[in-house]
Amino acid sequence: MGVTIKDVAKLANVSPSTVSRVISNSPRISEATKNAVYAAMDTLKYKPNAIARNLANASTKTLGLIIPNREENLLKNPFFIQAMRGISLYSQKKNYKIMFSYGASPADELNFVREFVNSKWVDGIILLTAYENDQCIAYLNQQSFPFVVIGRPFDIHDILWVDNDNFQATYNLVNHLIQKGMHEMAFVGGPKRFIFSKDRLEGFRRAMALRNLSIDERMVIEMPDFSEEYGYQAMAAICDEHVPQAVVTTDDLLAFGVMKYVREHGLSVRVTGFNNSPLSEYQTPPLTSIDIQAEKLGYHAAKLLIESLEGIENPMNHYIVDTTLIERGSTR
Amino acid sequence: MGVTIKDVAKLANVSPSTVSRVISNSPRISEATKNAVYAAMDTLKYKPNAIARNLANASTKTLGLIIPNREENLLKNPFFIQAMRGISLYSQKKNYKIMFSYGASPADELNFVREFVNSKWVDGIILLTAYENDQCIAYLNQQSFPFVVIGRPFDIHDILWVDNDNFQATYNLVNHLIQKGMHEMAFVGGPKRFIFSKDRLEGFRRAMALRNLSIDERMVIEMPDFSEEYGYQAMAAICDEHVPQAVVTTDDLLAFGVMKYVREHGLSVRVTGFNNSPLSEYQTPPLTSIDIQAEKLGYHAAKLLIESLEGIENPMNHYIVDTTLIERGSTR
DNA sequence: CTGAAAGCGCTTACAG
DNA sequence: CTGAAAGCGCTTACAG
Repeated sequence: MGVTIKDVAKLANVSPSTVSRVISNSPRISEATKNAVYAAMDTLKYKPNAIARNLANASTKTLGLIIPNREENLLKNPFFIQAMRGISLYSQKKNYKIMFSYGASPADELNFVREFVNSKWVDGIILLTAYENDQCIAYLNQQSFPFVVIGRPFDIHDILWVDNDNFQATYNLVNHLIQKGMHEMAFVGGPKRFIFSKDRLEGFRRAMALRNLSIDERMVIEMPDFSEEYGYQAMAAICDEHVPQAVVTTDDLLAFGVMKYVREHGLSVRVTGFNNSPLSEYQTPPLTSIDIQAEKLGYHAAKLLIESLEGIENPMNHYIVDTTLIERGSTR
Repeated sequence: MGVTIKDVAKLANVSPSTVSRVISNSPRISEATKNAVYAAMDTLKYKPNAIARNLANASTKTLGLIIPNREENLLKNPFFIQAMRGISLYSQKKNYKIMFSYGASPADELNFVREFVNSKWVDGIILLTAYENDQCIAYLNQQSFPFVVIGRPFDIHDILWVDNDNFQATYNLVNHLIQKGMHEMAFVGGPKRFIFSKDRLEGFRRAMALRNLSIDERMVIEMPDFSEEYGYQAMAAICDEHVPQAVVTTDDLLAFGVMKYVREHGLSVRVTGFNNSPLSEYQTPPLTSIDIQAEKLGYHAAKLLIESLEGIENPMNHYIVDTTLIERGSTR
């Protein structure tokens, strides 16, 4: 049905090998035959069969993407879609394709990774999250399969990753709040299984410590997931203890819950979020948040991985993307 | 490097053909040899090479997904990510993979479609949007390449599609508003290049007409894109004329702009949106919106396409997904 | 029920 | 600079 390299060869009066070389732009082909082949390809409307090339090359120029499927967060947090766009932008530029799977659970994610690797479907894999004791990372390492992680993994030995400096971002934010006169601060964090959770908490602690501000440990709360509900609960627990001047959260959804509590109880507490989700500017008052530039994270993840696949030397096995503090509604 | 069907054959003392038949679960293989082959596969940890299968089968069990890349909307409107999840859920169930490309423009989208088709990378294509005079649809039709469209296309002759009943959804909404005592209503719609824009406007017109309510044509506004800014502008134009009792919009972002105008001018106007984006419940007051169940749209799109690829007879070449009116903040 | 052989559409040492 | 041949790892009529 389709026209193949043979048809082109026949029409151009050359061998299939030559056509193949023209396609891959081999240098040692005369202009004359090149043009003859191009002409033949044109008249026959020849399109290379990617699958056959994949097999012969033992490479698919395709990356596999594992998207963790956490209901709520996926929709309200633009992180994933932004990261995907960044990944896609760089990949398309380099003529790589993207294949994705949604993992319903970490176990599921591991299965998809396995399948990607075993079936030879992809040349490399991009993980959108790094867990503590990450099974996917362990597996990929063990198989020495090329991959990159968005989010600094626990053991960074010899693996590719991109991330923000979560420690620094929180550290700077807290300093900024201190400058504004806050000194009694609470902290509402996310699940410990994410490394960025630890980093953000550490940034909070360090900034407080350096200014000699004491932290009431009962006002440092780590919730098992990112949701408004948990934010609300955390704030209730905190205020049970004492109403702080400010609450630093590690996710906008948590912040929304905290703010809800604040509004409902007519308190005056400064709240900050993380991720700068589109929702944050619609809060009352609009929420101050940290923009992590997810698209850049994705872009550089793809870049790191593809460069490594193409054998481009890279002195760095990681890339740090800047964060920006987006201040809003600071009318106090 | 990898272990192939030949290695398994040797170990199991059968021919490669037999191993292949075991893999594809051919019925005419004795239990004995089946087990021998399975055992061999186990000890060798054999995994079929998907690429080689693809070539031999002339099928990849992969679907191509074209994601229109409209900045703003992609992030604030959960439609795409929800639809993708639905598509992914069904595909994974049927062991199909998904490959995606972001199109920066309709021209770009057409290029990706072309590439998907020509390179033989995918067995079928899912389009996430239908334009008027859609180039992608025209091309796919002309190539008789299998595809499905989310959003009823202009010419539905013989093509697969899923959609909501946009006419009905708006019709019912307007009726509902009429019941609540509204009779002076304005309409703020989106770009005419989308078919659903027309359907929604038509629903509005029909409902008004059936109740014998007149429409002031100066209060029916169609904007060139979905954004708050445009919503705001539209409402300014409308109120220049006359302040209506209610404004029906065809997208939450438009509604946000309308509401902003309403708030800023201290008006009392009822506003409704479309898509039930996560943002809508955070508006002041919370926005009434129509939930289009994007995940279901995606799920059924994948279902329709895969069933057709697998030759499963389907009496319907389309599927209509219900909408739900989500009423919020109707404290008036 | 099973095997030998040809084929899917490319690529690439090897030889000239 | 170009061609003949073998190979990538499967599948599948054909024959038995």
